[in-house]
Amino acid sequence: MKSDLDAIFSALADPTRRAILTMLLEDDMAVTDVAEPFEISLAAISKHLSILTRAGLISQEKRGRVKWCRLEPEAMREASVWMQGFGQFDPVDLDHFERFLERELGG
Amino acid sequence: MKSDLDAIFSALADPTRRAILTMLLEDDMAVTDVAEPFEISLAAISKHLSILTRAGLISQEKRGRVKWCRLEPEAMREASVWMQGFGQFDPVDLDHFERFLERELGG
DNA sequence: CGGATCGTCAACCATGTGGTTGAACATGCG
DNA sequence: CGCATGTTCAACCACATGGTTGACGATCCG
Repeated sequence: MKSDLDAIFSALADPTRRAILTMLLEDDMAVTDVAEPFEISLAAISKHLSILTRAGLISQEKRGRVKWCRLEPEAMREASVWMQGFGQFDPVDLDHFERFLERELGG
Repeated sequence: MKSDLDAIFSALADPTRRAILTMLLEDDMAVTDVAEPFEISLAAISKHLSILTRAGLISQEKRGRVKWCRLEPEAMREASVWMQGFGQFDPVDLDHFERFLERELGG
Protein backbone atom coordinates (compact mmCIF):
# COMPACT_ATOMS: atom_id res chain seq x y z
CA MET A 1 0.00 0.00 0.00
CA LYS A 2 2.27 2.70 -1.30
CA SER A 3 1.02 6.24 -0.99
CA ASP A 4 1.45 8.96 -3.56
CA LEU A 5 3.02 10.86 -0.72
CA ASP A 6 6.03 8.56 -0.91
CA ALA A 7 6.68 9.52 -4.51
CA ILE A 8 5.98 13.20 -4.00
CA PHE A 9 8.07 13.72 -0.88
CA SER A 10 10.98 11.70 -2.19
CA ALA A 11 10.85 13.61 -5.47
CA LEU A 12 10.98 16.85 -3.49
CA ALA A 13 13.85 15.65 -1.33
CA ASP A 14 16.45 16.36 -4.01
CA PRO A 15 17.71 19.94 -4.46
CA THR A 16 18.24 19.55 -8.19
CA ARG A 17 14.63 18.49 -8.61
CA ARG A 18 13.36 21.34 -6.45
CA ALA A 19 15.39 23.75 -8.53
CA ILE A 20 13.89 22.32 -11.70
CA LEU A 21 10.38 22.82 -10.32
CA THR A 22 11.27 26.38 -9.42
CA MET A 23 12.50 27.05 -12.95
CA LEU A 24 9.25 25.65 -14.32
CA LEU A 25 7.30 28.18 -12.27
CA GLU A 26 8.38 30.70 -14.88
CA ASP A 27 7.38 28.80 -17.96
CA ASP A 28 7.36 25.44 -19.70
CA MET A 29 10.81 24.36 -20.81
CA ALA A 30 12.51 21.89 -23.13
CA VAL A 31 14.65 19.20 -21.50
CA THR A 32 17.87 20.66 -22.89
CA ASP A 33 17.02 24.08 -21.51
CA VAL A 34 16.16 22.62 -18.12
CA ALA A 35 19.59 20.99 -18.07
CA GLU A 36 21.52 24.07 -19.12
CA PRO A 37 22.14 25.71 -15.70
CA PHE A 38 23.24 22.45 -14.07
CA GLU A 39 26.67 20.91 -14.23
CA ILE A 40 25.50 17.35 -14.44
CA SER A 41 24.93 15.34 -17.58
CA LEU A 42 21.82 15.55 -19.69
CA ALA A 43 21.14 11.91 -18.89
CA ALA A 44 21.07 12.71 -15.18
CA ILE A 45 18.59 15.53 -15.79
CA SER A 46 16.51 13.18 -17.88
CA LYS A 47 16.33 10.80 -14.91
CA HIS A 48 15.33 13.61 -12.56
CA LEU A 49 12.59 14.62 -14.97
CA SER A 50 11.23 11.10 -15.13
CA ILE A 51 11.14 10.93 -11.33
CA LEU A 52 9.22 14.22 -11.26
CA THR A 53 6.90 12.86 -13.92
CA ARG A 54 6.25 9.64 -12.02
CA ALA A 55 5.40 11.72 -8.97
CA GLY A 56 2.99 13.73 -11.11
CA LEU A 57 4.77 16.98 -10.33
CA ILE A 58 5.44 17.72 -13.98
CA SER A 59 4.12 16.48 -17.29
CA GLN A 60 6.14 16.01 -20.45
CA GLU A 61 4.93 16.33 -23.99
CA LYS A 62 6.97 15.73 -27.11
CA ARG A 63 6.47 18.16 -29.97
CA GLY A 64 8.75 17.48 -32.86
CA ARG A 65 12.10 16.45 -31.45
CA VAL A 66 11.69 18.68 -28.42
CA LYS A 67 10.14 17.39 -25.21
CA TRP A 68 8.42 20.10 -23.21
CA CYS A 69 8.16 20.01 -19.43
CA ARG A 70 5.26 21.65 -17.62
CA LEU A 71 4.78 22.14 -13.91
CA GLU A 72 1.73 20.35 -12.45
CA PRO A 73 1.31 22.10 -9.12
CA GLU A 74 -1.94 20.31 -8.29
CA ALA A 75 0.10 17.20 -7.59
CA MET A 76 1.49 18.94 -4.54
CA ARG A 77 -1.90 19.48 -3.04
CA GLU A 78 -2.15 16.17 -1.22
CA ALA A 79 1.27 16.57 0.33
CA SER A 80 0.66 20.20 1.17
CA VAL A 81 -2.59 19.41 2.91
CA TRP A 82 -0.91 16.59 4.81
CA MET A 83 1.75 18.96 6.11
CA GLN A 84 -0.69 21.69 7.02
CA GLY A 85 -2.51 19.22 9.22
CA PHE A 86 0.50 19.31 11.49
CA GLY A 87 1.00 22.96 11.86
CA GLN A 88 -1.77 25.31 10.81
CA PHE A 89 0.93 27.29 9.06
CA ASP A 90 0.29 30.70 7.60
CA PRO A 91 -1.24 30.01 4.24
CA VAL A 92 0.70 31.33 1.29
CA ASP A 93 3.15 33.63 2.96
CA LEU A 94 4.83 34.76 -0.21
CA ASP A 95 7.47 36.84 1.49
CA HIS A 96 8.70 33.76 3.25
CA PHE A 97 8.49 31.87 0.00
CA GLU A 98 10.67 34.27 -1.89
CA ARG A 99 13.32 34.19 0.76
CA PHE A 100 13.39 30.41 0.60
CA LEU A 101 13.64 30.52 -3.15
CA GLU A 102 16.62 32.82 -2.92
CA ARG A 103 18.28 30.53 -0.44
CA GLU A 104 17.64 27.52 -2.67
CA LEU A 105 18.77 29.08 -5.92
CA GLY A 106 21.36 31.60 -4.91
CA GLY A 107 23.02 29.41 -2.29
CA MET B 1 24.83 23.97 0.05
CA LYS B 2 22.46 21.47 1.56
CA SER B 3 19.08 22.81 2.51
CA ASP B 4 17.02 21.82 5.52
CA LEU B 5 14.41 20.98 2.94
CA ASP B 6 16.50 17.99 1.88
CA ALA B 7 16.34 16.52 5.36
CA ILE B 8 12.70 17.34 5.91
CA PHE B 9 11.36 16.06 2.61
CA SER B 10 13.42 12.91 2.70
CA ALA B 11 12.32 12.26 6.29
CA LEU B 12 8.72 12.65 5.17
CA ALA B 13 9.22 10.35 2.19
CA ASP B 14 9.00 7.19 4.31
CA PRO B 15 5.55 5.90 5.31
CA THR B 16 6.75 4.51 8.63
CA ARG B 17 8.09 7.90 9.59
CA ARG B 18 4.91 9.67 8.51
CA ALA B 19 2.93 7.22 10.61
CA ILE B 20 5.16 7.95 13.59
CA LEU B 21 4.57 11.68 13.20
CA THR B 22 0.85 11.05 13.01
CA MET B 23 0.96 9.05 16.23
CA LEU B 24 2.84 11.87 17.89
CA LEU B 25 0.04 14.28 17.00
CA GLU B 26 -1.86 12.63 19.85
CA ASP B 27 0.76 12.88 22.51
CA ASP B 28 4.43 12.48 23.35
CA MET B 29 5.53 8.86 23.38
CA ALA B 30 8.37 6.66 24.59
CA VAL B 31 10.47 4.94 21.93
CA THR B 32 9.18 1.50 22.91
CA ASP B 33 5.59 2.66 22.60
CA VAL B 34 6.26 4.26 19.24
CA ALA B 35 7.61 0.93 18.06
CA GLU B 36 4.74 -1.17 19.35
CA PRO B 37 2.30 -0.97 16.39
CA PHE B 38 5.01 -1.69 13.82
CA GLU B 39 6.30 -5.08 12.85
CA ILE B 40 9.89 -4.02 12.45
CA SER B 41 12.63 -4.19 15.06
CA LEU B 42 13.10 -1.65 17.76
CA ALA B 43 16.49 -0.82 16.31
CA ALA B 44 14.86 0.09 13.00
CA ILE B 45 12.42 2.38 14.79
CA SER B 46 15.31 3.93 16.65
CA LYS B 47 16.94 4.75 13.31
CA HIS B 48 13.74 6.29 11.99
CA LEU B 49 13.50 8.42 15.10
CA SER B 50 17.02 9.67 14.70
CA ILE B 51 16.30 10.62 11.09
CA LEU B 52 13.22 12.52 12.24
CA THR B 53 15.31 14.18 14.94
CA ARG B 54 18.03 15.20 12.49
CA ALA B 55 15.32 16.76 10.33
CA GLY B 56 14.04 18.63 13.37
CA LEU B 57 10.58 17.12 13.02
CA ILE B 58 10.68 15.63 16.50
CA SER B 59 12.75 16.16 19.62
CA GLN B 60 13.84 13.49 22.03
CA GLU B 61 14.42 13.88 25.73
CA LYS B 62 15.62 11.19 28.06
CA ARG B 63 13.94 11.02 31.45
CA GLY B 64 15.17 8.13 33.49
CA ARG B 65 15.73 5.24 31.19
CA VAL B 66 12.85 6.28 28.97
CA LYS B 67 13.39 8.50 25.94
CA TRP B 68 10.37 10.62 25.11
CA CYS B 69 9.57 11.74 21.60
CA ARG B 70 7.73 14.98 20.93
CA LEU B 71 6.42 16.30 17.65
CA GLU B 72 7.99 19.58 16.51
CA PRO B 73 5.53 20.79 13.90
CA GLU B 74 7.28 24.13 13.43
CA ALA B 75 10.00 22.27 11.56
CA MET B 76 7.52 21.63 8.79
CA ARG B 77 6.84 25.29 8.28
CA GLU B 78 9.66 25.94 5.85
CA ALA B 79 8.71 22.97 3.70
CA SER B 80 5.03 23.77 3.90
CA VAL B 81 5.60 27.34 2.81
CA TRP B 82 7.81 26.14 -0.01
CA MET B 83 5.05 23.89 -1.31
CA GLN B 84 2.35 26.48 -0.93
CA GLY B 85 4.35 28.79 -3.17
CA PHE B 86 3.55 26.41 -6.01
CA GLY B 87 -0.13 26.04 -5.59
CA GLN B 88 -2.00 28.43 -3.34
CA PHE B 89 -3.68 25.37 -1.89
CA ASP B 90 -6.61 25.58 0.46
CA PRO B 91 -5.11 26.35 3.83
CA VAL B 92 -5.79 23.79 6.52
CA ASP B 93 -8.61 21.82 4.98
CA LEU B 94 -9.03 19.44 7.87
CA ASP B 95 -11.61 17.28 6.17
CA HIS B 96 -9.11 16.52 3.46
CA PHE B 97 -6.49 15.94 6.07
CA GLU B 98 -8.49 13.36 7.95
CA ARG B 99 -9.20 11.41 4.80
CA PHE B 100 -5.52 11.32 3.98
CA LEU B 101 -4.72 10.19 7.48
CA GLU B 102 -7.16 7.33 7.15
CA ARG B 103 -5.66 6.32 3.86
CA GLU B 104 -2.16 6.42 5.34
CA LEU B 105 -2.93 4.54 8.51
CA GLY B 106 -5.73 2.25 7.51
CA GLY B 107 -4.18 1.27 4.18
C1' DC C 1 20.73 11.51 -48.27
C1' DG C 2 23.78 13.06 -44.51
C1' DG C 3 24.78 15.61 -40.55
C1' DA C 4 23.48 17.96 -36.39
C1' DT C 5 20.40 18.26 -32.50
C1' DC C 6 17.26 16.31 -28.82
C1' DG C 7 16.61 12.97 -25.65
C1' DT C 8 16.66 8.22 -23.71
C1' DC C 9 18.68 3.71 -22.77
C1' DA C 10 22.03 0.46 -20.83
C1' DA C 11 25.75 -0.67 -18.11
C1' DC C 12 28.32 0.55 -14.54
C1' DC C 13 29.99 2.70 -9.95
C1' DA C 14 29.76 4.77 -5.27
C1' DT C 15 26.94 5.84 -1.67
C1' DG C 16 22.76 5.91 1.13
C1' DT C 17 18.74 3.62 3.13
C1' DG C 18 15.87 0.33 5.53
C1' DG C 19 16.06 -3.73 7.48
C1' DT C 20 18.20 -7.57 10.39
C1' DT C 21 20.70 -9.62 14.56
C1' DG C 22 23.53 -9.65 18.65
C1' DA C 23 26.10 -7.18 21.91
C1' DA C 24 26.46 -3.27 24.76
C1' DC C 25 25.15 0.54 27.78
C1' DA C 26 22.09 2.91 31.13
C1' DT C 27 18.71 2.95 34.44
C1' DG C 28 15.17 1.34 37.69
C1' DC C 29 13.70 -2.25 41.01
C1' DG C 30 13.62 -6.16 44.43
C1' DC D 1 24.16 -6.24 44.28
C1' DG D 2 21.86 -8.49 40.43
C1' DC D 3 18.38 -8.74 37.13
C1' DA D 4 14.98 -6.83 33.98
C1' DT D 5 13.80 -2.97 31.00
C1' DG D 6 14.71 0.73 27.56
C1' DT D 7 17.52 2.15 23.91
C1' DT D 8 21.41 2.41 20.97
C1' DC D 9 25.55 0.62 18.56
C1' DA D 10 28.01 -2.24 15.18
C1' DA D 11 28.24 -5.22 11.56
C1' DC D 12 26.05 -6.88 7.93
C1' DC D 13 22.76 -7.45 3.74
C1' DA D 14 19.70 -6.17 -0.19
C1' DC D 15 18.24 -2.67 -2.76
C1' DA D 16 17.50 2.25 -4.37
C1' DT D 17 19.54 6.55 -5.83
C1' DG D 18 22.38 9.88 -8.27
C1' DG D 19 25.92 10.15 -11.03
C1' DT D 20 28.90 8.79 -15.19
C1' DT D 21 29.84 7.42 -20.25
C1' DG D 22 28.79 5.60 -24.77
C1' DA D 23 25.58 3.98 -27.97
C1' DC D 24 21.26 4.53 -29.90
C1' DG D 25 16.62 6.28 -31.94
C1' DA D 26 14.16 10.16 -33.58
C1' DT D 27 13.63 14.42 -35.79
C1' DC D 28 14.80 18.54 -38.33
C1' DC D 29 17.61 20.89 -41.88
C1' DG D 30 20.82 21.80 -45.81
